[in-house]
Amino acid sequence: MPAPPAPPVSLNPAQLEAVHHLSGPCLVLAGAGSGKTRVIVHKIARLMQAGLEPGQIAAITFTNKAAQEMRERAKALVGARAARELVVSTFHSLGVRILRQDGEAIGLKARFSILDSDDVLALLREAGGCSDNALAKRWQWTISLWKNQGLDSAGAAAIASQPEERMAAQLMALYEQRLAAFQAVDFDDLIGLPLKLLQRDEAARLRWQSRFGHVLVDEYQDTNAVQYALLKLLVSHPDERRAGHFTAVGDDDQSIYGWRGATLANLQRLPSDWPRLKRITLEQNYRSTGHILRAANSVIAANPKLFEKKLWSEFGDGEPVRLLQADSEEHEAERAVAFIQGLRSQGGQAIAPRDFAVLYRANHQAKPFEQKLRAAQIPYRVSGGTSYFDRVEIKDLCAWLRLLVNPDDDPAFLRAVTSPKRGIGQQTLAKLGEFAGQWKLSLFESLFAPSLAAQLGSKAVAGLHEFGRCVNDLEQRARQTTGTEAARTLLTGWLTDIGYEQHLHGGEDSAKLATARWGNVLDFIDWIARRCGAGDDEPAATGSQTVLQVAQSISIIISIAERGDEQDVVTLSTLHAAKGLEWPHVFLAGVNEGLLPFRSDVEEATPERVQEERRLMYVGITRARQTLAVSSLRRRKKGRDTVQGIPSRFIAEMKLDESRGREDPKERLKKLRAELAARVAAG
DNA sequence: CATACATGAATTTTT
DNA sequence: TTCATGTATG
Repeated sequence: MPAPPAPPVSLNPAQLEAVHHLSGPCLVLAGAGSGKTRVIVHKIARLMQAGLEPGQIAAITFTNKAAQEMRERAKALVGARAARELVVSTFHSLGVRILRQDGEAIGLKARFSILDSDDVLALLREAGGCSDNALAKRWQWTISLWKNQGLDSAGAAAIASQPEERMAAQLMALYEQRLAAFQAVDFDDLIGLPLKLLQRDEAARLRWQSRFGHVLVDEYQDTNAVQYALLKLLVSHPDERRAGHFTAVGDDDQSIYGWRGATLANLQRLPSDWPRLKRITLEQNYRSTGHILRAANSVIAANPKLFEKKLWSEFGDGEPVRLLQADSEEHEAERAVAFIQGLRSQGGQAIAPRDFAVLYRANHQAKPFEQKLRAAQIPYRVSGGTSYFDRVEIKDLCAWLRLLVNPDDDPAFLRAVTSPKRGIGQQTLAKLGEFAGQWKLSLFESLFAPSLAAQLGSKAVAGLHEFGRCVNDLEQRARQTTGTEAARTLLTGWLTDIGYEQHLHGGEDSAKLATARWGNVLDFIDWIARRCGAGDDEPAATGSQTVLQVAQSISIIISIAERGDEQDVVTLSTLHAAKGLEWPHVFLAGVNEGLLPFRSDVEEATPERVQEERRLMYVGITRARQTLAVSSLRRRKKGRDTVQGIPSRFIAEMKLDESRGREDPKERLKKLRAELAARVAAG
């Protein structure tokens, strides 16, 4: 298939400069909404034009989602074939690649296993002989931070001062031994071990250094010390001319992951580490109106600057930033709903739910917004809350539940009918599909058609009929069953009947993973069962519900979750999870001292902490395209009691009055005159 | 051993 | 207020 023609492109001068600087180290300081992904993707295309093979170009991101998006965008520019060959990956998957290929050099077999954080936690609990989960989590956290700084247990022992830290350092040594014995690595090792490997094994180092003709790094400000070292090693080369071919793209003002080891030192040291470094600043913003950008610039101006940068746009002033105060969390949520409804009712064209986001500092702040949005019947999604439904086992069960509610849900049918396997394969399903299409029936409706049986083998027919009966039977019982206990009995009985547990263990998964999956299944059953009992926390809820009714509401949640971001719903998100996203209308909630900037009762608020919180505020402001509301609480809940709410210092730092004055000097003069006249009259 | 009650603690998150 | 963990009891 021929590659689609590249869309007409026009890059601004700074973007062009970044794209065309091919042969040396390049730092692109990309302000919020300045088109950084465009720059990366265009640079990839330009590098290919200049003769690099796609396989020689590496683009490194932090999340799989970002990697996927980048590959997608590259595809539009360089074609599907080239896009497939590009190395677009996260730091971690690049690390896996290096370790799988060359891990032997540091005593790691090619088929090492990767422990997830639950595994690590269990290991540490066991190694430390402790049942206190919270303590084990603190150990885990401490060890991970050390690893992110490039320390091993010896290094950690040297700097550990508190008793708990010393304990963690001791455990870390034990932990390292266990990992080596298991031929296992943790997530942090996926960066640290490749670094160690490339440092030790000269041949491997040279291979990897020669492998890439150019490395691009997205969200560079989020890199930690180990990632920096790995990157530096990768783009070094004994041959001077082949060294330093990289592009780091980032924004020091959006560095909000210091608490997990990211360090701005990586940005700071880049010019001295690479004297030939080309520095380009992207300041033109293609997202927000003037009022919003001025507020953002004004807030971030209170931070010490690493690099000078000021966002501007050609969009005009737009609407002033709205400041509002609420009496309580609930009141704030009501005002957010009013914000949404108000804009929608006056919006000339229909403004969709997806055009709105409510952003806050901490996850627990979502609750009142969920309640009020639900009450107002506005669909919403809480960011990060859907990953649970991405698990295969949960998807399987959800498919069954969807089928109970709506037997004609063909995608659900296809999933449910093969999980567990019941001797129905591609062939049978293809024939069934064909039959259904022919008679304009759903797959389920076709199940018992006599004329279908004639076209299929007896085993397939038996399997399909059995499946159909099973669904019908379950539907019958689900319709009548209410109450937590009865629901649990029904659902576990059903799982036993269909042999789902054996199905999990019979698959390709390891016994351990299968057990974990089964655990998820039981949790899921529990969750549904509880819902069948007391209803939920909704005051309007009518006591207990039947299993079928609950399945009904689940299928709504699932249908939202499955269609992902494209869903037309209001977004509720933490500021951290909102980075990189944008919405026409943003409601920034709980902008109070103690919340944003966050203030812990135990840890002191160092200037660095406050600066990172300020960047968080900056990220929040710059998510908005047209309308921004900034809300603070007059009274807020803190633990058990309610305390007085103090507006965040960041609100004053937005200097809204001043920008309003700048916007309309005549108006201001008029006011002053009127005031003067009034005084004269009074005096 | 499992369930019920009390007590205490409440950031941000990806791989 | 809610959630999770720990203890006490059946």
